[in-house]
Amino acid sequence: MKHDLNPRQLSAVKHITGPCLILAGAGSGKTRVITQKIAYLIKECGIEARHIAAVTFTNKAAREMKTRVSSLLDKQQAKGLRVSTFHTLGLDIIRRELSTLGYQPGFSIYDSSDSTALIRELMKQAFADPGNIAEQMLWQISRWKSAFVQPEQAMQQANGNAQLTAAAALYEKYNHHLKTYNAVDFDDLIMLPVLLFRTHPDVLERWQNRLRHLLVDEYQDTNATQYELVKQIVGVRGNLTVVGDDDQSIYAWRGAQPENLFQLKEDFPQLEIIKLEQNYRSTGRILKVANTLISNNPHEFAKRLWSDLGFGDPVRVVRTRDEEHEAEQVISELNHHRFVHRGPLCDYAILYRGNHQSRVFERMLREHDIPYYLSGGISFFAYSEIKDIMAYLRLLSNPDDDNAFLRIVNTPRREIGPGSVEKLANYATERGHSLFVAARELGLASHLGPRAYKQLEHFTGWISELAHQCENGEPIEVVKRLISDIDYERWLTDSNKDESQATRKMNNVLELVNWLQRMHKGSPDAPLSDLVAKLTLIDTLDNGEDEDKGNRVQLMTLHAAKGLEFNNVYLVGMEEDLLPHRTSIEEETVEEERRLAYVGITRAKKNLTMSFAVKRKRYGEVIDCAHSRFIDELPEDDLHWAGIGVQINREEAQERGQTHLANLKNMLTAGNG
DNA sequence: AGAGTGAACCTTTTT
DNA sequence: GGTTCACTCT
Repeated sequence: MKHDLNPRQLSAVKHITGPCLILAGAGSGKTRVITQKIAYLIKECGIEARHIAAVTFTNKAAREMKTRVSSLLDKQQAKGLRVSTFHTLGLDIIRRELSTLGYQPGFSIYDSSDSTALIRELMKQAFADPGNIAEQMLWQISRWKSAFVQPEQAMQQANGNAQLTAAAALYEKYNHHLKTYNAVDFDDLIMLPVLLFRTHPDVLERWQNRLRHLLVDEYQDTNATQYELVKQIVGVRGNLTVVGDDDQSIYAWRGAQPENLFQLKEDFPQLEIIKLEQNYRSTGRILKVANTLISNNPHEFAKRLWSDLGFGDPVRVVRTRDEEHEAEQVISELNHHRFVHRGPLCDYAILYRGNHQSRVFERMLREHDIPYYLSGGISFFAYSEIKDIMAYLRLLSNPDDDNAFLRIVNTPRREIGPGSVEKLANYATERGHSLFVAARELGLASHLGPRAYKQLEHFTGWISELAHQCENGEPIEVVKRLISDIDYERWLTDSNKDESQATRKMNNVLELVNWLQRMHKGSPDAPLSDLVAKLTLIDTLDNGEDEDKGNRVQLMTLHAAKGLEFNNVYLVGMEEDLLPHRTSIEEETVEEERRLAYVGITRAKKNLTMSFAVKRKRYGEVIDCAHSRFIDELPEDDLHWAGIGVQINREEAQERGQTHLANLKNMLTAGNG
């Protein structure tokens, strides 16, 4: 078998029975190991592809892995192979075991904005003003779900704490409502299968038999519930391959437990541990800088990355006046570099901590006519026009989805105002029916004005008709008819002042239809609800085939950059309160921020530039900034300072910031007294 | 019912 | 600085 594997990688590939932990440093070829191992299992060990599952965290990673595996196998061999995200795996389990779980076909998946809307609704009933607490509540519930804590346990754990008790009560209520809406949220996609497997050993056995070899990528990102699912599926057979790097754990904030890496030792005593320490990506200098930084964090296993790609150039550190100047410097540096080296634009990446930081760079790039590609930011599915259409599609396959109903019952306007909707809701709760079902009942007529009743009747009749049409095939035709029936294009032009805005929105809608069409071609027998469910799990609609995507500067957050590599990396906004983010400093989770910086540094193959600003606008006010403590942790000899002024140390700048703060405080106390 | 105006909040990172 | 939410006026 043809391979370009070093001895350690090879032993990881050939370890096929029993549990195996691969500690893979940045750039050590972990994806290569996983893909080669899948190919090895199929080609050399004669294991059927349908018994193998590889699980990743992002769609992007899954996509990438799929293409790389399929280049190693022919179509027949790869048939039935599962490469998916955790959430898609969970979705498939739920879909196959629907009746055991007590859900109806066509169930809805709620994304976080749907869930927030539901929470807000539920809180309105109990409290007066939900404000922005709804999101915090949802966050807490999500933490519980990812720690596999059920509502009753949450209530116990709250132990009288008012805030937590309220959240736990809400958790219970929220779950209950999701169930009656025939809906699940993101966390349920993992949690429900675990619950199911606990209570139904026969079902679990079926799945264990189906998924005999499990490979998990980015294992340090798993939460407790996901680990539970892994353990259940692997069972006594124990054919588990796990790849991870504790230094790249950057998702603890949403419940990931990097300890899961070390927990494996306890849970699987026969665990084979293989370390991959040769880096095939970066220059020696970049690795040295990265290693030095991360050595400030405590480590369970010592790991030393090395590379034989030459020592390379120093890391540049650029000091700038403000965020505007920073963008200017970075772009002109980039331009200059490109002029000298003549590389493609996609070799350049600008990485930052928070999405909002992209703004200045976007503007500057546009001014210089440099094409860029922004990944992340607002998801396609957050657009109101997409949410509208998705709500229609959800209601079409799941009449119990009250949230979808509420969103679109009067969008576009049907003269069914809040008053009528509230009366309908009261009636529905009384009868224990969903809004849609209640709206179809004759008894409702006496509770509502004749006009509103007639409109509702018309609306539900029309939806039912479309749903019926959907069942006898051609879901795409139904979607198209739906959009033209509601004359959505007209609604967009009426409700948007700006003509171009309206056409842009309509184009988004058409894009959505295109996607549905493509998915429908891929699996012609899947009902519309399946297509909608899959769509909900996709973050963005940009397909890999975008024409000039290959030649644009890449802009993304550090989180989004994980797993990628670029010849030239600009790590911008290297400032206290920004790269160790302020809340992380307050919550004493700076170690995770350090790993974030580490991830950023190790994305670079040849060239790394860090930049920071001395002043920066925040909430419209200019504030002093100190450069990141992480810069001080780097080996001085490998840094090349540039930019304005002489080099000043961090303490000095910080002192300035503190006197500023003290002045403010004085002003406040003076004002009070 | 819907549009238009102010106030308050905010910015971590995502399936 | 920008967005979202609630209130008020037409």
